[in-house]
Amino acid sequence: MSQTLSRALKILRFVASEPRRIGEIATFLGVHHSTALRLLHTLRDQGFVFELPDHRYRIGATVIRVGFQALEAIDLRSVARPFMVTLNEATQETIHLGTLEGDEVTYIDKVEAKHGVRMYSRIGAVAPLHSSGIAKSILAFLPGDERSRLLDGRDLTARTRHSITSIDALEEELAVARERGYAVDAEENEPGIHCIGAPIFNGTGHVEGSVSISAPMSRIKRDLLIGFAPALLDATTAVSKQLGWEP
Amino acid sequence: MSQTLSRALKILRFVASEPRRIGEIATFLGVHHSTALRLLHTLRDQGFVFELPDHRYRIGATVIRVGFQALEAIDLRSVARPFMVTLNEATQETIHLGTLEGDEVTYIDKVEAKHGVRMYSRIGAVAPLHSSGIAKSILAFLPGDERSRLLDGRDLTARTRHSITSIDALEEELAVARERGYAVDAEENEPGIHCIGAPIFNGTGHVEGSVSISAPMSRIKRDLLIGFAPALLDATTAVSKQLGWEP
DNA sequence: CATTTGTAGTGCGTAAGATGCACAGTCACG
DNA sequence: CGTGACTGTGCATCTTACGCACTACAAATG
Repeated sequence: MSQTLSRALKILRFVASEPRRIGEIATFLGVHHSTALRLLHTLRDQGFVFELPDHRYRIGATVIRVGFQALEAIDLRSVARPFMVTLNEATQETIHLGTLEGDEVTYIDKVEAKHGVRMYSRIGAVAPLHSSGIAKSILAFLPGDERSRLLDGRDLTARTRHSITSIDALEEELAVARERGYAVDAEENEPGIHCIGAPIFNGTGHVEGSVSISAPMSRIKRDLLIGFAPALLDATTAVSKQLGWEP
Repeated sequence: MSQTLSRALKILRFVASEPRRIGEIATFLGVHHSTALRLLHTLRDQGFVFELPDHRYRIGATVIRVGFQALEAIDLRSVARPFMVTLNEATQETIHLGTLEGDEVTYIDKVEAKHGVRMYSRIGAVAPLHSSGIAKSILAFLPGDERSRLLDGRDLTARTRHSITSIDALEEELAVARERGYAVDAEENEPGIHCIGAPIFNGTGHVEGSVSISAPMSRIKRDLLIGFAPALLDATTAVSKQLGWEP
């Protein structure tokens, strides 16, 4: 492992949320300011950070570009996009696309609701495996051994008072999801927000990602949300077929 | 400058376009494969690259997340401001920044001309969609369906005797603007005032806003105004790149 | 099946490169 | 003007990143 590189990567994450000064970054890393300065200058010279006129540093254009480039290289995203837009128009709610990357489910696309209440989500962010509809719908359809490996020893944090916090209860919930063909997040991830998610399969029948419909309970009751399930399944089935899946 | 960090950043740019193997990356960097391996493992452990099952590496979720996080924190105004100031100094004319908000283009920043004649504009004011250079340069580069939706049924008020008042004529004008890369307002919005405007794009290639140069015809003839177009395009390209856009 | 090939991964010694220090330069403020 | 805060530079030193040699593994081949 490279200590120098680790430090630089920590800088990138630190300046992502807001521009930072050299001294602040040096303190954050626990290094001398001249060390922080050299790392920042290297990052700046390759466009990974941008130095503002007041000597604060923010994320640079290269990170943004590299991130977009990588997103565009994800085939699932371009295949799913039109179906997500259709689903968004049919429901007027926020549609997410997620994919399993390593041990985490990551949001890789989103079509926003037409209404004012915004979902707490961000492209690139990790969706909690045990409490979000988008992640549960992937988890439910993974091969059993892979799912067990992911869940083994995992701490199921209670994100809300509705969250599932035991492996046994989660496995039961996932079995129900498999029967239904989609997973439900009943305020398990975020208070006042519920969600349904369904899996996308590829040509080998392996789960490749999932699409979800999220809505505030204040606007969409559970019955109405569940009423969107056929449309959701139509969309995910259509995407799956594009990926070579056969029912 | 940090050589180790430089190498790692080059890796990120190299794997952005497509997943790569360790050997390929080592060759690209001109280092031993164990050096490339160590850098990749550090990048992987912080989520900056993701190792595929076949040992190829692609960009990881952390880059995407950091990029989007930063993009949300980036204020178009603050990114564009320095370039607008430069353009104002080069032209001595009024520079505007506009952005599409809902169905209207709004002025969100301005750098005033050095001369006495002031432009009729105010930050926060709506720029007429069909007659101002700043709005037309956004309209021209919107996706076709979005532009059609905006124009559908819209009453094209004649603000001056030069104003375009039919949808067909406007669509033709916008097609020309797309060919050129910038839009022209030839006294369509205000008598005696002309203007050129060019779009700003974000990392998805979507138009995010526009910058315009406005001047009184009494001071700047049309030829001279058009002569500023390369400088305008330089400015908008620079802003676009900051937002992750790639030509 | 055994062998070969290609590649990822490991541990070591050492020298190259990263580090902190001391100082200089710049800017803003009283 | 002096002072303090901060960015930036050059140097000696020491720590860490490097390439090497080897191992382990998977896939291809005969």
